Amino acid sequence: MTKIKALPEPTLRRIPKYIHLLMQMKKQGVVHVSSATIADELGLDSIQVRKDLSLAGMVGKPKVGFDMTELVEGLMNILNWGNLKEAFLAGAGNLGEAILGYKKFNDYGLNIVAAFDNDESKIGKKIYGIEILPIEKIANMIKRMHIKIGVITAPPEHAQEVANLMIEGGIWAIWNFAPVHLKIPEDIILENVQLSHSLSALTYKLAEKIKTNDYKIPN
Amino acid sequence: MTKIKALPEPTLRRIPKYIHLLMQMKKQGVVHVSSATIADELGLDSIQVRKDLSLAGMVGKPKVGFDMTELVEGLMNILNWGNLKEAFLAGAGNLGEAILGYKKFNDYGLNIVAAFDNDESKIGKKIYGIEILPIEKIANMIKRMHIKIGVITAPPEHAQEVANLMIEGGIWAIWNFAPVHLKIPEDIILENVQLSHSLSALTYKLAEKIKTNDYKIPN
DNA sequence: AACCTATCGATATATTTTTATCGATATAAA
DNA sequence: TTTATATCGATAAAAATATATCGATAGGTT
Repeated sequence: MTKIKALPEPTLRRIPKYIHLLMQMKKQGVVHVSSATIADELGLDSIQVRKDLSLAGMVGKPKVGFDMTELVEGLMNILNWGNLKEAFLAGAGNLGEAILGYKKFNDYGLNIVAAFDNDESKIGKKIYGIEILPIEKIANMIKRMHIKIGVITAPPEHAQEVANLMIEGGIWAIWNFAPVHLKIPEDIILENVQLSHSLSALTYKLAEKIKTNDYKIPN
Repeated sequence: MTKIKALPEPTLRRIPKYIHLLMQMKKQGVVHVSSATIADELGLDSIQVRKDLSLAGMVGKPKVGFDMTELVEGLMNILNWGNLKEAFLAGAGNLGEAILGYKKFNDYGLNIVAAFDNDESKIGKKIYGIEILPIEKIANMIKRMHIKIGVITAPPEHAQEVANLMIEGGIWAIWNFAPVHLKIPEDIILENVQLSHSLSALTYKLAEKIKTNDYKIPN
């Protein structure tokens, strides 16, 4: 395998889009695909697609495009999908439950094997077959089970605390859904999902749009 | 008010972080804040913070920094928080329910007033006080009620269909949680929340890290 | 009052990311 | 076989974003 240097962040964020599209096309029996087709489908530029794929170490053939199977597998490989990693989730509220229920994450390498909460009434119960344990145990269990990924769906006021416990246990990566800025050591991987941030971008753009269209309010 | 041109996307995505931090500091009684402090707290560069704030039209004073109240209000204003917009949600599954339950979105200008689903058994029920209606009605109701924001939490195989209905009704902005690439007219605002993409970034980085640390697996 | 210093904000530079250009090549058609 | 063309991939240019530099100024200190 050719050595690939770390992918630029924007490229990294486009790769899952490619994979999704390609899996879909593959299911429909397509065996070759050109950068132009991918670009078209995703509303991107074909040059950019080619660049991304090239950065990812994929090679195509002139006049033919890329081999579908090779491409899907190559990209999935890069993202390390298919290499299932066990994870713990902390915070069995609404959002936590939604995530536990979303089995699709298995396809992306995430296998949540236990959930933790501080609410007595929840402990011992099972959600989608996953047992809820007292939060005090999380550090020890991370250590014992060599868990690498922690998912934080706790309320904001407890998120830092939970992160600290995970770090204490020796976690390697945190997928954080709490709307706070976690302070964690540099060498720990942190991915934030801040729904409110995404929503902000939307409301900002909507406000802009309303401003420019305001001379004529559509009725 | 000074005229502000459209903010760069990266700046736009940092503004909510500023707001969160600032609201927290304000609660603790802080009345002035410097770009350096903000940068420190969020792990950013003070120059970048100053640049962002300047783009947002905020002005500070040498030796003092920025007035906390002015700053928070100014930024919130830009994102149009506090100006509540009514929205419809389509897809009352796990994730939809989690979002309906997360009342905090009100703080960010989103007020979900009705949910829609195609599951007979759900229709007529209420989740967190929000009624679930048959999906067939969504286009008409968007039209009648002048709804501007649609939230899609439907399963991927129905997402495009749902988007089409929303567009038919005259929606202005779509907040999409379904893991598909929606094809919509250019003038409609689209914000995607692709949890799997965020997860991909995490697993990629984790794989990188494991690769580099592999010579000595920590035990 | 004169000086010192934290901090801003303007301008300049560097880096990253996107987009453009174009020669090379695999396949199909003439 | 020769020619035509779709498509790649390398290189170059442009645009966007982040970082650095530095003079100006508010407010405290001597």
